[in-house]
Amino acid sequence: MKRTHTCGELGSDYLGKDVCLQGWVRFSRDHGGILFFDLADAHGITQIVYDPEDVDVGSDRSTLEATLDEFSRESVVSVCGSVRKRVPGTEDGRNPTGEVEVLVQSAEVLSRSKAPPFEIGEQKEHLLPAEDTRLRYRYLDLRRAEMIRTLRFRHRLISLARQFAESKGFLEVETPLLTRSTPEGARDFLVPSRVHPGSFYALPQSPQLFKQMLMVASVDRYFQLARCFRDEDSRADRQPEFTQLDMEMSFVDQEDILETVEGMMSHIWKGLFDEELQTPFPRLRYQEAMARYGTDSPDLRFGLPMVEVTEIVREAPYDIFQRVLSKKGSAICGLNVTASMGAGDLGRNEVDRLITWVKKHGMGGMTWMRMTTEGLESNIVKYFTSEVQEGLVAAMDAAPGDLLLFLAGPKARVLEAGGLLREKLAEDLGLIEEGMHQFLWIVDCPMFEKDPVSGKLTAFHHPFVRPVGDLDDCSIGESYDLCLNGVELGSGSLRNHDVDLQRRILSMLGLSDERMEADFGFFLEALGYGAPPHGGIALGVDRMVSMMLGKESIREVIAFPKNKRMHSPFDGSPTMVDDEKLNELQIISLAMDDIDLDDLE
RNA sequence: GCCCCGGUAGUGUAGUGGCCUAUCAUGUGAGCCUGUCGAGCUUUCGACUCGGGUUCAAAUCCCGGCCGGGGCGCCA
Repeated sequence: MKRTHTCGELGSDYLGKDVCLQGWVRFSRDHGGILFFDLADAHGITQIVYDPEDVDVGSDRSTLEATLDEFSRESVVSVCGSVRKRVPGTEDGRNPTGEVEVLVQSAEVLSRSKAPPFEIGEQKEHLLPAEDTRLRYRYLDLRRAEMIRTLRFRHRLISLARQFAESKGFLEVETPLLTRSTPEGARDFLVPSRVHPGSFYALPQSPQLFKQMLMVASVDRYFQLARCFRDEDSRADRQPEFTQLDMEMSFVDQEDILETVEGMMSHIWKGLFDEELQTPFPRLRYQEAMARYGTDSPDLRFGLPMVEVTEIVREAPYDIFQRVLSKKGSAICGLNVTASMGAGDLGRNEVDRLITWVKKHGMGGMTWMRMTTEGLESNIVKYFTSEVQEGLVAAMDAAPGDLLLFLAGPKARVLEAGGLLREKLAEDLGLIEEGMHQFLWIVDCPMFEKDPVSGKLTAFHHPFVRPVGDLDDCSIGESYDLCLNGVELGSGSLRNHDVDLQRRILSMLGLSDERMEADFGFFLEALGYGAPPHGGIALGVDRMVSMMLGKESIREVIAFPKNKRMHSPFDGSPTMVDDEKLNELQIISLAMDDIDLDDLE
């Protein structure tokens, strides 16, 4: 018998119908005579009942009972019978199919299951098995409704993105996975070439150069759900292979690209949450983000910006500030925890705890004052003239009941610690509204970063970003990062379509002409054959999905992720391979036990 | 490469030097039970990550390895 319905679709409309369901035996309840089974598939759970007094199976009764006796947990079974209303008072309101049950008339075991290593019901998060157990038996873990829901959510996000791209005339183009290894960037995953012994392909860290060449090729709107590979250590939000929603457009300016991305996000939000996103998203210049929030991806679901007050307090005879300010590059920044945020709940003990906390984050301590109707109060306000106090109150917009916190030290350290303190306060005071999503563009990022030790310039984003204005006195690129709730979802930029400008940038990054030719010759050559002005962006799909679903790690939204050590508990990869395979590739592994390095000379 | 946290039946846990022949729950096998729904009841099975050390005595303390997680570095 073929199945006629899924386990999620039967309801009162189907009363009296003969149906056949197939799925997994989730739970069974044997009352001695009457038997209940929860039959589950990816669509839901339907109660199957065997009632010896009600069922009309004639002489097949003992056969049917023998079959039902084989219905062990997670076995795959087929049952046919009629849909009937449950006995009044026994309906299950939590289950969409809870009004009805299927009175079984015939049954078959399609596939037996061993006792599963963990339970597959909808347990609470803290009752889940350890993650490596879940990953080893991922096919069982994925049977859980929560995981099916996640897979479906991700699928819908991707199809909405495709739908939107299609409607805007984007062409989905696949770019190679076997590509050229280039310098800079992350460590490559290398793939040895059998035909060219000693040569290697690299798996793409992103399709950056290919999509730019598609622009040269006149494909003026490209997108791809691109698998990317980076051989760097994992984090909760980083996997060695991940998926980017990659886009590139020609004949556009920055505004066009941001608008397109905002449109796509709105389409996705509408489709998944039935929620209108407010566009355009707020924008913040990189420098301003660093100055006010101490990070390049601030969480704007709450306020609490930092205010630099260095100049206001410079002359105040407060010993701690004076000591800090005597050193060059120092700064004093304040945070105003307002009364409405709950400053009143931060008593002396809580403030002391915060001081201990900031000390762990590189600060010598923290100065604080309270604003009252009488003005500022603290055991140290006596060191500040009324003029300075007024300056602080004005700069920090302090009102009675507010608590002012000050960090002093080397500017970069103050901003970093202040940014972390800001996030800690938001969490402690519950400033983040549940379910809120706050997008933000960070624009005008620097072109270059200087290594503090070697003094060497490196590209802030990548070497293909177009500078704003003239390169020589320009430190800013025409680039943008999309942030959601304080997490970077992706970044993009306008690119250099002028080959000479591109060469100058590569050379500023320390590439000799020879090196440039060797590593990027093919790319520079392409730019020389009529490259249109173009730009684009790449968004992290795994991060987007995990943030939208409030997951702790992107592993939760990837069907078969690697663990922290880049090992796959499911298939056991990576593995050693036979010598035969290595020989064919003319590779000798130094990790092999029987290799004597001296023999290799 | 570094720092932090963890590892006890299949699964989730309790146990911080002797009361451990290791707790509880769930699961597994067996049995009972005619309206349950992560059914209930009885019963069975089943574990201290590995190697050293300290101690009269180690699941418990110390060192190292392995494994897992979080982070720093790294991730243009």
